Amino acid sequence: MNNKLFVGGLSWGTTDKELMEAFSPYGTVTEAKVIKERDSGRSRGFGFVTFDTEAEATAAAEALNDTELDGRSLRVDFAHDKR
DNA sequence: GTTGAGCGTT
Repeated sequence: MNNKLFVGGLSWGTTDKELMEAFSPYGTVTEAKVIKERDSGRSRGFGFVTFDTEAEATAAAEALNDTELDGRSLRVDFAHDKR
């Protein structure tokens, strides 16, 4: 499953809904979430977006990578199984 | 009330 996308460079106020709104038009988003502090709930500034297919994920990554969202430079790439 | 490369939780 290579449809997981790592999304970084998000603003502190950006949420999972914003990611969904930004990645939905590029394909079917099965999972869109912004990672936040588990203890305080503050945004970590990055998130994960999973598409229905790898082709959609690639298209979205190439489309939104190095672009701008919420006033911040977006950094989209394929997610790893943990670094 | 802060920060700015990275890779999550159920």
